[in-house]
Amino acid sequence: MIQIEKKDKKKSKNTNPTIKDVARLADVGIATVSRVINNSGKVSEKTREKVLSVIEELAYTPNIHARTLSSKNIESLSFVVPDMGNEFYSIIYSLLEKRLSRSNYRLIVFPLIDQVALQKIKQNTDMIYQTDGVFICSFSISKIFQNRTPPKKIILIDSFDDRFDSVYVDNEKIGETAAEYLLKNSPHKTNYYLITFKELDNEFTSFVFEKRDKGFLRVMKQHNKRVKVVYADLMWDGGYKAMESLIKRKPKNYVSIFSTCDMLGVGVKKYLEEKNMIPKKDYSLISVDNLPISRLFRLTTIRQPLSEMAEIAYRMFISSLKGREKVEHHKLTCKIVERET
Amino acid sequence: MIQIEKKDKKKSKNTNPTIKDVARLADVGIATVSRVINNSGKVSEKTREKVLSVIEELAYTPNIHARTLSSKNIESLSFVVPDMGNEFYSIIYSLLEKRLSRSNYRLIVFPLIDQVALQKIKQNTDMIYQTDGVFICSFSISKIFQNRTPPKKIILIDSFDDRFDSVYVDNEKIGETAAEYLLKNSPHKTNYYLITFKELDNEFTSFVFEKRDKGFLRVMKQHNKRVKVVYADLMWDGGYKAMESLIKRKPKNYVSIFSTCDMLGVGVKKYLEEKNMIPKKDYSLISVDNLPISRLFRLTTIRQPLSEMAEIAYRMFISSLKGREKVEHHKLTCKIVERET
DNA sequence: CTGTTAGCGCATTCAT
DNA sequence: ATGAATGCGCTAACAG
Repeated sequence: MIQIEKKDKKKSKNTNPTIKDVARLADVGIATVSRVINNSGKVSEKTREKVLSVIEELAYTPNIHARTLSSKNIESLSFVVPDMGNEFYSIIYSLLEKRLSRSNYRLIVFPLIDQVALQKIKQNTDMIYQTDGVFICSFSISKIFQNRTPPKKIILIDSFDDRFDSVYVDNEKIGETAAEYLLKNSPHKTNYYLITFKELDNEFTSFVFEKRDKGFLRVMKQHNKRVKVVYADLMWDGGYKAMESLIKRKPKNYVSIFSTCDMLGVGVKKYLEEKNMIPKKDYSLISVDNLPISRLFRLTTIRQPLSEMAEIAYRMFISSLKGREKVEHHKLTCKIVERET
Repeated sequence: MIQIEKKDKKKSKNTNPTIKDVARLADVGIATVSRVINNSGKVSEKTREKVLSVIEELAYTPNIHARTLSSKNIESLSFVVPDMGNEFYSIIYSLLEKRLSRSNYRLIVFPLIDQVALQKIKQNTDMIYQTDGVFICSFSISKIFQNRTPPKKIILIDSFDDRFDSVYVDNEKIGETAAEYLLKNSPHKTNYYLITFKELDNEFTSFVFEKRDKGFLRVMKQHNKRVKVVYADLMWDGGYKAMESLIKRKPKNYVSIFSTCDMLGVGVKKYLEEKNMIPKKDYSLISVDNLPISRLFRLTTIRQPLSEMAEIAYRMFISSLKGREKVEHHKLTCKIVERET
């Protein structure tokens, strides 16, 4: 009875073949199979082939969990990111992934799009705690791991924290640069606009936009310029709608606009073009990012060095693997890419 | 001596705390700790608190691999995709992820950007074989898993194969629809252009573009219209450059263009606008996808029902979990979203 | 309620 | 060159 029950259980479970099954059918020990799989140790050509053929026949695939449990060799990394739909992040991701793939690491994406996603990470049972390292994009890290001890290797991309490796840009400086650019290119009678994005003040806040705003407004204030601030949705038509609410027809004054990212800048320029306004004659516009699309639009923009950021993040991870203890911080400078606007 | 060595080993390994450590410090059995972690079984409030405090103190996080090994409960899914940088895919991803997150599944992204990535998957040791199911976007599946038996649950998104659940659109039909739209809106003297993307004929080929081309060209041929075909890069300025090579200044004839995706369509329209050509007066343009950006550009486009696709993919996965055996195929219809062009 | 124990699938000595 | 045995960290009976 007991035996039958056991058998039934096994059958019904429809379990995958294991190393044992392979060993049995190949008439060898499991150690030998293991050697074949890992190309380690000495195995005679004959047995190797026999084992391989059984593996093929059974469509056997080694259980990765058993494997890492046994060897402590995980080789996976986490990539925590606000929104993969944003080209900014998907580009960084691709760059990092390409770099890592050669080193046999898996980059697992953890998109923190909502509270549910955040809650998952906060449960210490989450997969993120089992990876060899975590790249965090844009987020203020303390919010994510709060009082909980975070995973071992943490590398911050596009944000800063004393305690962890980081590569980032000076967002306040970006705001200042934008202000100076506009000031330089604007006549006396100019309407200044800041089109930006307001993050909800919650655990997700990255302060990236806030800092750009701050730097920009500070310089403008120093020059006694009044700025009208409009908060837009972070979508392709966000900038368009913002401008729509601001300008109904071509105004008398010159218009100077700082849109805090390309995604907004595209819409802004589109709207102004529709109002027959000519860049540098009727308006100036500067945005931030230098995403591929900004080239198509001939947007003047402040370049975020994405490939450098990815490269440095990668290097910090590798050097940390090799035993580096001291925390590294890389503050990258951003230059203006001047185009049509 | 031996003991010392062992200790050293342990220390130097800097291993994470295990359930045993927690149990020892909390002065309970490991089963109790397990119960606390999983909120299962009965544990007295006193011991629960004690255990939790030790967990906190040790910053203990359960080893997910041991866990799944022991419980056979993996709860992760794969998402195989050509390029997360393409909004088309990142949107599907987000939709799917949002849907799944409520069911406690992790969606792991496997971007097949190059041969290296493909090789990884072909090694049967890859993580992808350990997930509960695989969503595959756009790829011709036989190329990926070739003769190897693929993982259990496979769900095809935006591609079709007899053997697996699939949700897709009829891309030849899309081409036909585009042709009919242009034919309807074009005067007798019209230059027809097809701006499309040529996939390398390798294991990655999805045939999506090829099919759209085919459907389009067939109908055009039926109507005895000659079409000039241009292959563009799949980038934001791809369509722009293609048009640049085609038209130097505003031509005498009416121009009708089918660009096989929005990413190309945006550039096409941008170029025509710069040449002062007026939509529906000087040219017609239809593309495919209906990505968010196509709205900003008032592109007439053939809508791909992304949310439906994600939803159906999700449902197919769930029903398959619940024991459905029969393969399902969902062919979705695509309607024209007529805007400015 | 709680502790003990038997695997989960595999890598890895250690014998042979 | 190869097989048997041990343990990785955990869950799930089982026995108190």
